Amino acid sequence: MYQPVPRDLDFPALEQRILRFWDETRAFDVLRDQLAGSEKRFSFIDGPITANNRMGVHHAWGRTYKDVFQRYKAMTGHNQRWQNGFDCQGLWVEVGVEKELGFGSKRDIEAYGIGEFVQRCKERVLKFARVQTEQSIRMGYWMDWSSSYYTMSDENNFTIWRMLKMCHERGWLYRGHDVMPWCPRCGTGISQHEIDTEGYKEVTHTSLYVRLPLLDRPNESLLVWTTTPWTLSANVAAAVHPDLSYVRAQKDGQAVILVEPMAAKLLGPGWEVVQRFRGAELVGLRYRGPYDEIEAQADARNLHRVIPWTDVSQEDGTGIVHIAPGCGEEDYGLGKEFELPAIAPLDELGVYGPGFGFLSGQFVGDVAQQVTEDLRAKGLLFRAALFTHRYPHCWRCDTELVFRLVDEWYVGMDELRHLMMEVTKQIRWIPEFGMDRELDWLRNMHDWMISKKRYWGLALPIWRCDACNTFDVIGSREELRARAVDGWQKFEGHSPHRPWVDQVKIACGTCGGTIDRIPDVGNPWLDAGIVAYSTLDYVHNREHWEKWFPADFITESFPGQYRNWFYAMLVMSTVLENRPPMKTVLGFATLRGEDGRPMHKSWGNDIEFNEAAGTVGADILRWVFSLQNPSANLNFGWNVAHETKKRLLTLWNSYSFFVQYARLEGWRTGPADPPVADRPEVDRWLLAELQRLIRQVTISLESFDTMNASRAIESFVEDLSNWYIRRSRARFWAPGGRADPAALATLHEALSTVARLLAPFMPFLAEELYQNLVRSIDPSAPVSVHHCEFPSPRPELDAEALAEQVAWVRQVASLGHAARKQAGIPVRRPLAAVRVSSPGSSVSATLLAELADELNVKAVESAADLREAVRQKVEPNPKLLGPKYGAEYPSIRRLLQAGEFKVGDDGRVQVGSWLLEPDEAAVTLEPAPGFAAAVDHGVLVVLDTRSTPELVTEGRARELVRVIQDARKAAGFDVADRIVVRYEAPDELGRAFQDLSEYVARETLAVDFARGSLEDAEGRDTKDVDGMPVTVAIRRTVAR
RNA sequence: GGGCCAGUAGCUCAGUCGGCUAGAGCGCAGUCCUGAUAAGACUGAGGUCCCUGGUUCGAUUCCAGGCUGGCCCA
Repeated sequence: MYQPVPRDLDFPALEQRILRFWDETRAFDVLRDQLAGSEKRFSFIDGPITANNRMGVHHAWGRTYKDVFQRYKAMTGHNQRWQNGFDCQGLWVEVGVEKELGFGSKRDIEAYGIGEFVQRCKERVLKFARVQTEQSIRMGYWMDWSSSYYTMSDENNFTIWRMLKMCHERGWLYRGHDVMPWCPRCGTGISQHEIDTEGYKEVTHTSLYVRLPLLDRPNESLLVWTTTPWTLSANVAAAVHPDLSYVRAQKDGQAVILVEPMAAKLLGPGWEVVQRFRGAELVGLRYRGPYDEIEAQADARNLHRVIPWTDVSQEDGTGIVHIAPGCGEEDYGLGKEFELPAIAPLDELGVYGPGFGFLSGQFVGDVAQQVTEDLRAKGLLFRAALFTHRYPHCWRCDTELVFRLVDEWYVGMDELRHLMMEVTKQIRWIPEFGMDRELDWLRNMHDWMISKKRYWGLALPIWRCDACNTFDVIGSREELRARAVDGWQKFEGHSPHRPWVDQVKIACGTCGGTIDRIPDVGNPWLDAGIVAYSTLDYVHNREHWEKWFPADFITESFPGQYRNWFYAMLVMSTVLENRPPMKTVLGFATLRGEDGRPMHKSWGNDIEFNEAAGTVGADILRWVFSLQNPSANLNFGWNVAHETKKRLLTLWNSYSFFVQYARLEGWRTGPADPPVADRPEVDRWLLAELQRLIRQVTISLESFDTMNASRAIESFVEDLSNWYIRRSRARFWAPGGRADPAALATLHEALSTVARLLAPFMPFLAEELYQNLVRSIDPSAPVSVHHCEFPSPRPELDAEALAEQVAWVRQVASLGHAARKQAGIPVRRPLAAVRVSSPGSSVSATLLAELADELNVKAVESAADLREAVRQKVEPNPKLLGPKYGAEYPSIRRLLQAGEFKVGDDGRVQVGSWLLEPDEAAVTLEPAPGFAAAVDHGVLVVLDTRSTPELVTEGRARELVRVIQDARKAAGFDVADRIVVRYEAPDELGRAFQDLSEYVARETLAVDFARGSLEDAEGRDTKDVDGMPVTVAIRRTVAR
């Protein structure tokens, strides 16, 4: 027997119930066992989630796709690995631990001990991996949580070693330099991303206008401007815009050069502009630098010259920019372009190194005033002025950042780029533009910087020899053991992380000297990029790897990933195998708050995963994500969740409707169900629509498209509820008789099929429906809906012609309602006839009866004869007429619109000198003004509004039924209660009620229906019928 | 400056391989129906389908240029 359905749909409660059920039945393990022997495989590789915090709602988006497709593939018999991944290594974890421990700098970490610190990082990762596992289980994500991979694993790290060694063997790995934002207090580089988010603050600096004397023009200087006086000692060049206008100004025999618009503002009285010229004319001029005397300038002091740079501005400064390639990003780029030396003044902690004269040994933040005085003493200072601007700061300790030249390690892209592009083209990208973006990134990608000066991460397997300036790359633990000359014992038994691996020394492959590993750790995208190899045991079990590689499918949020995870996967796989690591990539956009802004706690639009799952339920989240177009940003909030739930209520109500009547009837599905062929048209229609739905959902899921699949399901449920059930209500509820088993069987089939279709999307709701609709009466059915096969269409249930007919009936019904509305005639009042005209309308008598019932009319007739109410109209078919008549077509259309045509008996239309074939022009009718009629797309519906006494009587009886039913409900009677009814009404109404008393009694389950009053009434109501008062009193009979 | 994406109703978004009267949900106004009822249906208001040109008998759709916004790169 089907179990009663709770009236309200409480997802969180339902989900907790289902989670317990899955637990008790070990439902997931059963599924895995069921699939273990299958030859069909679906290989999904999880993009690792950063195990550094709780999951946000945005994580649930990607996890919904991951779970939907894994469940779908399970229901189609595909064996799977069910492996989740955690991303473990990297700066974010370090920062989390530093916050926990109250650290502010690398010095704190070193004092604490790298080994201890790394241990804390591991613990933090494991802690959040546990939290995220719990949260994922809560959202219904089925994974083998005991087999999750961790990117900090030995296997992962050593597989990267192997990959890097291959890069080295091909000569792609090299040491280079880069200038990067640096916090001198923390002693670490800060990424541009960290600066962009919250790094800029307004500060006031001493800015200097400095003369740079030209070597070949005595008494003439370039005038440069800088807001960072500390960089002047590293000056190498001066840049001008070749297309801007510059001037030479003179005073007291001294000349300066600067950009024209600034001359008036900067130069005081007495200065006279003596010459104008384009910046290009300055290019190549040599000058004396402000600190040429210091040792650090040895390589540069003879190279100072003017270079062209189109980014030079004339809005501030002097239009001549001082360039120090060792102290600025753009400067460094220019330095490379013009082959200028880079002078790097600062050490890790922002202190000047040797060779910088009086600056050596001083902290960068303390020198501005001394530099000013020094330049003044040298006669090079033109002016000093305070300058307020936005300047980057360390987001952790607020220290002003400097730019530092550092050694970094790179994978060269010259060769790899082209190989990767070929690999990229072999992958299916969803959305399709993903390939263009990836290719564009690859085209523009410069060499990949893989090093980071931190502690917790992949130990780059590079041992460098200072003596002969070479390096060795180690490809495995075994190789390291073989090459080790010292420290192996200290390392043995530890993971390949700092500080343990740092203690292993090897013999330089070139000079034989004992050398150390470089201290750098790896870029975390190396960790995530290798997983298509490391998790499939590429190194130790090639057969297993071959079985599951490449992945059939991966999915991740795309902003950023074209240059991060997708990119890293491509690099690794191209280096190792020159093959695509996956066949299909589904990228999806960004989750934002309901207001379209990024979710942010302080903006109040932030929703945590636990909060969302606890309030609206995980299935709602999953359905929202399933319905979303993945390439568009998703604005998520409570309103979206509630709207989505409201639509799902339609399904829940339909389900509850079915169970209510099946129980009332004691009905259950079984072999005795009427054959489909014997069921009414509306049943066959619904089942045909169901087959269409199955096809649509299958096609969509096969192409990794949840949006169209879930929309199709919503649309079917809409049809099921608003047409099938609405039209069939009487068959489920036959007062005094039996419900129609065909209707029950049809609705049961539809609902239980929808449950299986929904299973991948909303695993909880689907399970709930399945348990009650299927399992509760069939103990031999699979224990869980997720053990079932995905529905397959049954072609014998297709009924295309019927579908068209029902569509027509629904359209006419809609127009009929519109016409009634327009004429102001309520549906309760029966009418004699509806007259319909439309091309090609031929439907069965039963469907016409349906239509008559829906519109409450006695007959459906053809409108063609209704000359006075309609006019003829001809709709041209542009798809045929356009190509056929070309430029003449507009004239034809104009004549048709003007009504200048003649319809022949053969259906051909004469218009002007043209004769149109029947398929080229549809002859339809349209209503003349003043009739109760509606028209849409060539279908005309006219109501016959003439009344008769019989119709009036029937309408009144129906009104009375309504009044009694309302009273029943208000009194809280059960649907099956039999009742006694007494009514009081004017004679005119009373006659009508008496004439149709049998009908009224049947509809209201009245065993005793008469005029009069009722002493012991349980319910009573007075309403107007046709402007006359009616009072009804009701009471239940004793025998129920 | 380059690449990619988006611009359709008050809001959030579908759609259009070029054709007839461009849709949904929410919101607003109203009516109706109803033992699915704290639902449902219908009607209405609300659109220069971002702009300009081109191709075409016909462009919201294709092409070119532009504008605005977003992501990435420089």
